[in-house]
Amino acid sequence: MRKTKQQAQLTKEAILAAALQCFSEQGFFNTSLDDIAKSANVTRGAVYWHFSNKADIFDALHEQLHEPFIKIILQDLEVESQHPIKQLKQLCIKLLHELGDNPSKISTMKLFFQCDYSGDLAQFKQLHQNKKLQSLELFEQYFKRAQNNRLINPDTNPRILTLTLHCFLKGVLFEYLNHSDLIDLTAHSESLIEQLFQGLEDCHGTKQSI
Amino acid sequence: MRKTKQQAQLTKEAILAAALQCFSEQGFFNTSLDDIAKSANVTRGAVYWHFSNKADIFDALHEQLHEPFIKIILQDLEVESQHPIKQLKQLCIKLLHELGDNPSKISTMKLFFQCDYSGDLAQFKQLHQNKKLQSLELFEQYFKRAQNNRLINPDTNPRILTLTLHCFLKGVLFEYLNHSDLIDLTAHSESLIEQLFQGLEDCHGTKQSI
DNA sequence: TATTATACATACACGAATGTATGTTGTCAA
DNA sequence: TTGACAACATACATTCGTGTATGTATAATA
Repeated sequence: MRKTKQQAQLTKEAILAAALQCFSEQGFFNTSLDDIAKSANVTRGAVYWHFSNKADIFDALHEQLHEPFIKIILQDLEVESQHPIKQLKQLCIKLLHELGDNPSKISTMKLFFQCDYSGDLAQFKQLHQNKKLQSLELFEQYFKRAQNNRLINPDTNPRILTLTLHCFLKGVLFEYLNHSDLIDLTAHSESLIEQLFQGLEDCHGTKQSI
Repeated sequence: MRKTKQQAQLTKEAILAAALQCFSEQGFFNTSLDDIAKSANVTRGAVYWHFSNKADIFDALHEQLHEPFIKIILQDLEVESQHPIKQLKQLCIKLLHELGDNPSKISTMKLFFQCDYSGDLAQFKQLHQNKKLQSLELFEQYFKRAQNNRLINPDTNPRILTLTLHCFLKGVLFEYLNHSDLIDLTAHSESLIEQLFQGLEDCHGTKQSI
């Protein structure tokens, strides 16, 4: 019955995968730990060994989605391109492509897009929001570098540019996640990003938001 | 103990109001019928007298939000303006204003915007979607009338115009509901609608969506 | 005015889910 | 090779919410 360390890691991952599937199909609050356990071919004992409760699994799924994103961005930021905006554009395309090629990541995103952080999940609302802000700050680095290189108007607030990019990506993903017939990420992500960056690169801080 | 008919109607409305508040604060799946009952200063007995279960209350809230909207549109459609597009514009402004002035309707919309129709709510996913489509068809009437009056390009698909309007309104409401600091419905709804209809009225079917 | 059905409050039975306590077996380290 | 502990499975207690059954006072009705 006792498994080796690698086997134990596999069951942990199996539990996470099963939880993701259950949450996606039945929603977080309508899946019991027994549902997850059975779906992973283990018992609740295994689940409680690897996680402290259902909310903990939820948080682990969020970390599993967020961590590689941060890693990719941090790694990309290590090289200082002469054209940070173009570098960022390429990064966005890369990220969207990776999403399109990864159905489980799609499911995870959908889960966090629509979930209502209440009850057991309330404790993670601020934490996950902070993680989002953390990644936004990383994106902002590109615009700051661009401003240092005199590539964009010095009066433009880098944070506004970052928010623009973020809202756009959110809108694209929202449409994609809810009406996947409308948008094909692998096919359209490049043109969508190109279209947006067209505006960002031309930005001279003249446009007013409401 | 026995109440008059009007009093009974009042308690029913009190239960609905209490349910809305509970759902908004704790989420649908994290509020018990006892929560609702206590919040309405009644017992679960009263709740079960007026509604068959929690999901039924949820559906009643949806109907309570949807029905007056439909009524307003149907009533507006009774007069056949010479300029159906302008008529529609005025209607949209009116609807947005009414939303902005009605906090409980705002809460209800937020509830249905973010909810994840799983578990007990799965039965209403299609029904509520159908209700939405029903209102879309009413909106479409305006564009059809405009086309009959040769006010817009005959090649333009009225349904596309309707979808454009719908997506725009959805986007505005989504931003408003989630970041009410960004948009003030009573202050901005007119200019927002004006801006959109600028494009719709000029529409000659030349613009291509992705 | 007597009766009946209404509009609830109260009480009860039941299942489902959770968390924990304990049992079991195999692995690894010494 | 042999304890000791890791990686679970099993069993148990407890809570919570639901649905329903029953009680009850009073408004409507005849």
